[in-house]
This record gives sequence, C-alpha cells and structure tokens, in this order.
Amino acid sequence: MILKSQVEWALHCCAILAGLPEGRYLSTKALAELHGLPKEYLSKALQSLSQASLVETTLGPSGGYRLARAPSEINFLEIVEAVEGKALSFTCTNIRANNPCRAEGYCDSKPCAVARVMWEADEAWRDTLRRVRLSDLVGTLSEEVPAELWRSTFEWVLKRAG
Amino acid sequence: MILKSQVEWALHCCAILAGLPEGRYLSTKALAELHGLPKEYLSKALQSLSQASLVETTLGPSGGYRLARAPSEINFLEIVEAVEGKALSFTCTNIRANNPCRAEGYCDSKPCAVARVMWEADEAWRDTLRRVRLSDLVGTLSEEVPAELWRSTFEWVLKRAG
DNA sequence: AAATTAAGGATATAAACTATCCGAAAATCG
DNA sequence: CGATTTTCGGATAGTTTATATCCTTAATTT
Ligand code: FES
Ligand code: FES
Repeated sequence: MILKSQVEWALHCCAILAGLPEGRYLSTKALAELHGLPKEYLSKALQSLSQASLVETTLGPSGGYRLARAPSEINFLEIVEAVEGKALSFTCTNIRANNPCRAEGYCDSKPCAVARVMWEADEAWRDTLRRVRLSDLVGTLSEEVPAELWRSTFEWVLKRAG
Repeated sequence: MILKSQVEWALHCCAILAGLPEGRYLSTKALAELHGLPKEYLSKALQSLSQASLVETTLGPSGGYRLARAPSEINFLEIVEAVEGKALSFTCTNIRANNPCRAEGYCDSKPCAVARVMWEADEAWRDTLRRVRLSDLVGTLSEEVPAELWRSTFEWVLKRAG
C-alpha cells in the first residue's frame, strides 16, 4: 500500500500556492523548477487538483494556478484524494461467499466483519488527514523553515507569479 | 493506495485457524477450497504468515498450518503487515531539498512537516488495526454468521484438519 | 516405498505508476 | 493581428508491482 509520489508533490505545491498574494497565478514550470520535478508529469498532478476544484487556472503568459479557496478551507485529505483517488485502501472481494457449506442463494445481511475493521482503519487514516488544514501546514512551515530561506523562496516565487 | 487481495485472504485464513482445535493443522489446499482461492498463490500469503511467525507449519499428509499464538495474542496489524510489508504508505523523497534558493550544503534538522502529517495518518491506521485482536474478529463472526453455517463450516474444516 | 505437504525459486501475465510527447484552445503581449 | 505562453487532454512507452502458475526439494505420514 504505497501512495504515489504525486501526493508529496501536490501537498508541497499547495503550500506554495497558499503563500501567493491575492489574484496571482503560478505556472507548472515554476512549481516544477522549485521542487526539482518533471514538468510534464507534475502537470498531471496539478490537473487532478484542478478537476477537484481545489485550484483555479488561467491560460496564457502569466497564467498558471492559484488556490480556489482560503488555505484554512482546504484540508490534507482533499489534496490527497484529488491525486490518489477516493477508493478505499481495502477492497473486499467477498471470499466468504465461496464457502462450500453455504446454502444455495444465501445472501449476507451485513458487510463482512473483516472488511469492517479494515474500513474503520481506513477511516481513521482519512480522519487524521481531514483534521489538518492547509493553513496549519503553512503555519508549521513558516515556523520551521529558516526565515531567510522562507523569504528568498517567496521572493523567487513572486518573481515568477503572473 | 490499494492493499493486495492477499490481505483479505490472510485475515480470513487466520480466522479459520483460530477455530482449529489444539494441535491440529489445516492445509493450503483446504483453505484455498474453503475460500475459493488459487491454491498456489494463497500459498505465498501463508508463507508470509509463517515467516512472520504468526503460524506454525508441519509437513507431510495431515500437515498444514496452525496459529503460533492464541487468537487473543494476535492483532490485525500483524497479519496485515505480514503480507503487505511494514513500509510506510507515504515516502518522502525530500523534494524540499531541490529548492534553488537553498544555501549549498544546507541540512534539514527535522523531517518535513508534510511527511510528519502523512506519517501521523499512517500511524492512526496502524493503531486501529493494532487494537483489534484476532479473537475479537472470531467473536464478531460467531455472532454474525448464522449458527448453522458456522457449525457446518467447522465440521467441513475438521474433516480436513490433520 | 508411496503419497502428501510446506518452502522457495523461476517464470509469465496483468495492472498500476512514472514519464514524455503532442495538438488544441485560450490568454497575453508586442 | 500574430507570436508566445499557458492549461488541458489524449496517446504512448518504460518501469515497477501485483497476480498467478509451475516445478523442485525436503520433511512427514501412512
Ligand atoms: S469476505 Fe471480504 S473481507 Fe470478508
Ligand atoms: S520534502 Fe518530502 S514531504 Fe516535504
């Protein structure tokens, strides 16, 4: 059970977009350079964010991406699900139905107890991600990233933001 | 992020083994038939359980698998990790290090804040699985599975258990 | 001695992930 | 207007992982 690397990319890109001044956009090219990522492939991750309505886009020179909502109104789960999909990590193929002792045409009233436990764990994972807002991340980063690096990074970003 | 189907197989097999009388073994063949699974491939999952010391084996006719510990001493996480591996679902490739604004040779003091959140979610998932014991599952199943099916299943199993 | 079993290696197929390329449509700018 | 830049979607290809089967070996029972 491994998340795709695009999850890391998307979260970091959102953190950068969260620091963008009102009304400005940042391009795929800039985001790829900043994180050292393949531009074309990162583009797919950003398209996922766009389809999930987490970011807004505009075309042409000085175009790119910006957040569609305030960072306090976006949580980790939304970003992760945008690129990773909303499918549950555990899928029950109902192997209990293959029990040869079963009466013909017998139908289960409840989902399997095994699956329920696995789904409960899945929900605990989602719940943790749902509770962390993008604004929380930005807050932590602004405390932990050295002030000079923080400043120069956004200077770098603003120079490229249309 | 999808778990392999072997997770479902392993959990159901352990639930059956938990109902086995002291000192008896159940073969791959029987477990595969009972759940309608490919015998050769299920065998790989059972080998994983064996390597994780969750089950004990014996060879020859009347050989097979039995639990290495009491069902109350085995939890879901152990079974899931045995077949799925212990790797964390999120792997940080440290893309923050690619920031062109970084000073040469700068070294981070902490793991990235993004990764810490993802790992926290991972731990919440693991914690849920850790809290559910195999004996809890058997308890739930014995309540939910119709008594007649429950009885006939273990009759079927005992007829094949060496 | 014959049959049965787990274990592990080799191999093959299918699916998912990673990555790149290209064309179309839209927006900017000179 | 025309050239450039951008997102978007489709097509494609390489790599890795998951799924599945086959076969050999060694241990055990009958
Ligand atoms: S039948 Fe799918 S988890 Fe039990
Ligand atoms: S650098 Fe890997 S999660 Fe931030």
